[in-house]
Amino acid sequence: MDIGNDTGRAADSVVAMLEAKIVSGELENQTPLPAERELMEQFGASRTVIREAISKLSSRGLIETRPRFRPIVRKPDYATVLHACGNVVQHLLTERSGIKNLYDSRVFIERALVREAAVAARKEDIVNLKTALEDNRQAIPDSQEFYRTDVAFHGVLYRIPRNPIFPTMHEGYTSWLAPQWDRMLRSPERNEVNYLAHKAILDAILERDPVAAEEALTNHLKAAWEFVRVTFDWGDE
Amino acid sequence: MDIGNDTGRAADSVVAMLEAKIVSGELENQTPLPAERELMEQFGASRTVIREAISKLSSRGLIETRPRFRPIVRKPDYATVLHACGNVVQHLLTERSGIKNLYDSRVFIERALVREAAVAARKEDIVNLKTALEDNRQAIPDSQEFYRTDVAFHGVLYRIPRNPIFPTMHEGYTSWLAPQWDRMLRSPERNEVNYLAHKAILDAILERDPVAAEEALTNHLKAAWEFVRVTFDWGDE
DNA sequence: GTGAAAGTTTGGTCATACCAAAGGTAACTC
DNA sequence: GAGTTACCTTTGGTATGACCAAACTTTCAC
Repeated sequence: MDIGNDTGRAADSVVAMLEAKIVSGELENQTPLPAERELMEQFGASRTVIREAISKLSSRGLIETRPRFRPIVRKPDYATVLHACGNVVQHLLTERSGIKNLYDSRVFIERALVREAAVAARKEDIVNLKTALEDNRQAIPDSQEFYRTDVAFHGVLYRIPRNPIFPTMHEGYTSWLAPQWDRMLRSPERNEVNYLAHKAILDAILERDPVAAEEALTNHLKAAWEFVRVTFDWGDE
Repeated sequence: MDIGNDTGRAADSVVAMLEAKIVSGELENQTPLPAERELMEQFGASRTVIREAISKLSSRGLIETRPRFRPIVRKPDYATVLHACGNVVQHLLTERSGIKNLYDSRVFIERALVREAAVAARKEDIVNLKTALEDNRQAIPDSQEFYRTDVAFHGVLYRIPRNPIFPTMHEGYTSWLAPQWDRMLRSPERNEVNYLAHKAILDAILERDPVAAEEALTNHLKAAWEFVRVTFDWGDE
């Protein structure tokens, strides 16, 4: 098991081999990687190379590293993609335009989602939506809890297409789009407003009216953006 | 300029500092990074640490590294996010379900895009679509060229919302969803079919008929998928 | 001025060493 | 004997210093 070509990056070979062992399951998921000194023997490479490989795997989300602990193998999944993006996305969000773009894309996606829901939601989806809405209603007095149920309600919409990519996107939106807004700018009054918005969306879905659903969703998210914008005294959009 | 805390990762401090210098522009975009031995002096760290930092920055897409050359500074943009995702996404595409999910999400997005186009396309968008379609028509005999114009036509749709996130997604779809399918499975006959599908989409947009546009787009992409599926003799979807 | 040759810089890799924290073990307390 | 504590070993984080080959510069010949 030696390292074939040498175009100036032995670490990449190690990365590739470890990558293969991870996806193949030879290195079991959630299991700590062998010690560095053992890997260097295994691959016939210096510790320098091994460490670089580990660093790269970490950046790619294939292993989880804590400061002084053994890296933990993590088989790549959709959340891994999110994790990999996160590092970079944060830079784009330092400018207002970046936040706006991300938020707009969310509105765009969710508009399509509620439209989809209105025409294609199954019985179970409807049940989930109703449950989520009820949880939402009951949480109105508790802003902390309301935030959670708010996210959960939208989350149901993302699960309707039964494509794991959408819940992943949802997770991205909620984790990147300044959760601090939502958590901090809440009050029972605003919670009530948002609950009613959710109810309007669900009502339109129950009516199987995609146009109304999309409109209700759009109003909901636009209003939320407007509230944030005004509160933080940002200029025009 | 020493390294403050020490929770077991001096490299991260260096990463953070370099990161700051990159986003602030102190390290100009498209400019080579200082030599490693210079950086170690600048940050008072060993070469080990400097190299690890460079590796991390590379993984995050903030610098571009070629085997034996100085890393080139690259201010993070939307393409950088794509780049960061790409490494991981590829793992999800080894399974058929991953490909299917990605393709379905593309269909979902484009459905929403053509709908948007039908109701909100501006004059310039229409012009761009017409031009792209005409290019597409003229390229029918040349499959290589047809592929290019095909991608370009869809690309116009992604630019209509004027949100850079969408063109980025488009780039992701075209680069991840097996370009080899599109490039290899083409023939003037199929090109003709696809051209007509594009024309149907544009016609619906010109009619300002979102329902018809969405339907035309859906048929187009579903047919393309079906063709690939049958050609590669995959089982049911 | 142009291209080749010689010299210098610099990235990639290795070997070695040290430290401090994590992990494990044996002794020790109650 | 369960729970501590003291101690020893392993192992990740970092620093040095060295060497090579490829990239970069300068020199020099024509």
